[in-house]
Amino acid sequence: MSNEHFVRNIASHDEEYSRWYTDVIYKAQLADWSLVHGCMVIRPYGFSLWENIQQLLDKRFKATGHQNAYFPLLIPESLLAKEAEHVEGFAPEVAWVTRGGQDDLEERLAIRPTSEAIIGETYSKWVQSWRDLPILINQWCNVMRWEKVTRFFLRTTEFLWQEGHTVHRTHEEAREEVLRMLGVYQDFVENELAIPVIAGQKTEQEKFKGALETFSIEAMMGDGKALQAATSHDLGQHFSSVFDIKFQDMDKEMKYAWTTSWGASTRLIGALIMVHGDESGLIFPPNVAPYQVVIVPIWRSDEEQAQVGAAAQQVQRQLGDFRVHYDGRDEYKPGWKFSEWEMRGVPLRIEIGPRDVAARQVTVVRRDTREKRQLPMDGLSATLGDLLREVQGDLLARARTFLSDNTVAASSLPELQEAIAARKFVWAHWCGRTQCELAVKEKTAATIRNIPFERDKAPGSCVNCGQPSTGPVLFARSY
RNA sequence: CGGGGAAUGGCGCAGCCUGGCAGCGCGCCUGGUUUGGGACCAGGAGGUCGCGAGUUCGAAUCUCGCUUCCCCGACCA
Repeated sequence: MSNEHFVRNIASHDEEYSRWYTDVIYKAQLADWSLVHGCMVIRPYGFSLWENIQQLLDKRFKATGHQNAYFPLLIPESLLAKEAEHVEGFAPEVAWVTRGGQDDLEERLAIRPTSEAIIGETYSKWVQSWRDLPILINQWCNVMRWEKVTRFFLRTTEFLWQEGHTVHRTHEEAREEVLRMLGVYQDFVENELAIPVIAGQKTEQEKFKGALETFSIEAMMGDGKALQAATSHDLGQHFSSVFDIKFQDMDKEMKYAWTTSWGASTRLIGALIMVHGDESGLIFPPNVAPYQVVIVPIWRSDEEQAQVGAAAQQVQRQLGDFRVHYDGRDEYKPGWKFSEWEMRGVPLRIEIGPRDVAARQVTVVRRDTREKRQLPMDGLSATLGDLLREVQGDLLARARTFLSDNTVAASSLPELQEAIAARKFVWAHWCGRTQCELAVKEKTAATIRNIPFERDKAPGSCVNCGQPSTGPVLFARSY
């Protein structure tokens, strides 16, 4: 019973991870490429993941006091160019609109690569008094970055995301917001996507262009590479001074406001695929799975088909609280359907056949463990709810084990090199200088993913130069 | 942007070296038998061989140019 037999046309997860990733996305009908380079079509099954992600994240944003709004796609060049470091960071990947209808435009319009500029300019009109603060706004939208090398969900020319943009009276309040939202992301990614992350601060080299400080949560993919799952930026007063967001404070003084931004993208779908998938295809955590349960009926005669169909309908009605798909296709045998839905990552499969109907039970199979059990039809909703929660928890636990099994410490450059070559996350001391960070990158292809909040505070010596370090940081190769 | 590979029906590929009727498997359509881990029989549809030049009586095949995709590295959510 080899896996090649069941999952045709998909490269091996363990031997050809990159191809596996591309193959499984096509085969599971998550996405497709379009005629424009790097522009991805997200198919219904894939978009359903995004809708679930949106819904769960949005709930958290609202619960922390944010409102949604929408800002324009096009940004005048002069506006984008106002913040020097910011525009320099994005310049190579901005797409421009130069014509409208028959006429050349007087000023080029950038298709937003991110919205700090257009939103900052807008906020300057809204803020006069400390009483106008804070502003807590999020937008769900598309952005465009002209990428040379593209991969499904991980790096596409156009992608979907949310970007929160807030304005505060004090730096303390802004910093609280930045860390609060990083915490929101961590909670969401761990508890809904079942992906463990490491939260920390980005180095000067890796931070968002134009930010005072950038924070991230980093996840480990199935091949040991890191993926930044979300970021949160303390923009200081850079953008407020550039875009003139100022207010009269309680002490009658005019002051520049403190702004933040934070975002997560469709890249999270790439993480879902890579973290949980296995040799047989996708595995989705129940909380975001497009279908949480698929029902496969089994019959021989027309009589059995009628019986089984009626029972399946009953079961489906009972499971109204879940995302349930009934696969009544007559042109495929059950075995085909089993393999297909496993490949497409549905967490639980219910088989209903004549034997089940007779015993007033169903056969339930977990995607992650393939464990098969018979459950009574009575009270199935509650039982399945428990089982889905169990699967959700087990996926997170499994990913945590994988993360810790593939995380090591290195005390010298050769050790670091060896560990990175073995596709590990590596704790190593760093003196804090960009030149050493870049030297390590050159020698190992690894970057500092972040300086984790939770780390040894024990002093040591920099893995590159030997100078004193205040604690180890996290090195890894990354997507 | 470097280095390598590829482009032939929806998908996976053979054919190319040595120019001569465009093929195979899967999928798809029709009919029938099947259905508890990827069923089978019969019949059928579907192609500007990535694009553009050139060589030739004749090009999927040879030559030149271009484009796109995939993999591995440098830059990014």
